Amino acid sequence: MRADARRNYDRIVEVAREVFREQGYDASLDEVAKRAGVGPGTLYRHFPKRENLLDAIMQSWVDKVTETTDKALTYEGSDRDLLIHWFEDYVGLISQHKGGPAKLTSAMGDPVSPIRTKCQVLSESNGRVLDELRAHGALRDGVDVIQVTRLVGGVATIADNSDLDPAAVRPMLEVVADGLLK
Amino acid sequence: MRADARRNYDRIVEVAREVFREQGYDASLDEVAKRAGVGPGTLYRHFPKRENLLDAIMQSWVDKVTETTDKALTYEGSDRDLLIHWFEDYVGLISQHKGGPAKLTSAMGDPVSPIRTKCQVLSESNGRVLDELRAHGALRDGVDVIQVTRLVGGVATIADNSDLDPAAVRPMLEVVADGLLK
DNA sequence: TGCTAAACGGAGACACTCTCCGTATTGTTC
DNA sequence: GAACAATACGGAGAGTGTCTCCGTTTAGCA
Repeated sequence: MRADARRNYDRIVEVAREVFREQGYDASLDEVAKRAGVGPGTLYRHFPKRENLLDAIMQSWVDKVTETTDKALTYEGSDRDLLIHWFEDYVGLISQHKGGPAKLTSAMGDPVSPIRTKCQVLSESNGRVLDELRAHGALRDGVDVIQVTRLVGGVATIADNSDLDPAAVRPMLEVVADGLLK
Repeated sequence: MRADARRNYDRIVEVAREVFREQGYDASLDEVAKRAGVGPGTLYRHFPKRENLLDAIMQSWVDKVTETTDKALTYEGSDRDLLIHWFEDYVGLISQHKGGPAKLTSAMGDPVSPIRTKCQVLSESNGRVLDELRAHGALRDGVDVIQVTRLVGGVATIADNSDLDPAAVRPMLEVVADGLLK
């Protein structure tokens, strides 16, 4: 990749992160291009679909996801609290910008989605937490990672859509946790 | 309302139901107007916001909702099965067209939403089922109707987004049910 | 320094939402 | 049944966003 291309690529991602945080996932891409000081052509060459840009933006917080998971696993307390805390962290992670939870969660099963890798990181993280609980013998039989990822993603999606604050989300996560634990 | 206005109103609703079912909630309204044989001005005069049109479309299935609830309440079987069956019915009801679950569920808390009345019918129905279970002493303490409505709405939303079939949705509803029941 | 492949960026085609206002229709009154 | 408000119609067009095409510019190599 040529130096100027690299420069523009990075600049677009940087600006897009800012704009998406401000205006949500539906923000105008021409606006992003303008703020980044490039033409729309340049933006669309680098990121043919909106999701490609989203994927690039998310690259940076993948590290944060695994880090958060590590932290969650060291939690000292009941299995139930561990799970609920993790769910809260998870919801926070995928709710970085408006529309994120829906995009991320609905891409979860799609093998050709541009943000597939991100989904894998997320369900892997979920899987690690569930494995831990399974090792404790705390989990009901037949609990499946993707199912849980979707369920919690669903909670995050409606929390995002309705601008719910964490206090309103918690009871829902408790229900999910209770439904998963023995 | 003048006769010609009434005629156009009805025709628009009829066509919109068809178009929304075909193309989902995001279908072009100008397309609806064209198919209904009216100008966009006429459509927007009757339905200033997309949601007003959605609301009119839904008017017809409100009856169906209460009817389905009645049926659910006569269910002969365990409380768990009753609840799960009802959830399945509920998901079916709000998934009539693409994007419906998200719209309906996120309008749930909003007191000024044009589809508020529909949301009320839905949460009322949910409330009736929950009351029944509460009367059986089957429900955990602190279970709140709106919370449950959102939770199941979340499941419906991601099922809608990911085109999940009922078989994939069921386990999630089971988890929710188990989290709600004693 | 010159050359070529790579990249740029903006004009503009296309789609959708929504409004304004001149025109047409309804239904009421005499 | 003719005239006249009041009501409703509908399409032109402004505003906004997506995305492409292609003439121009630039990087990087020889």
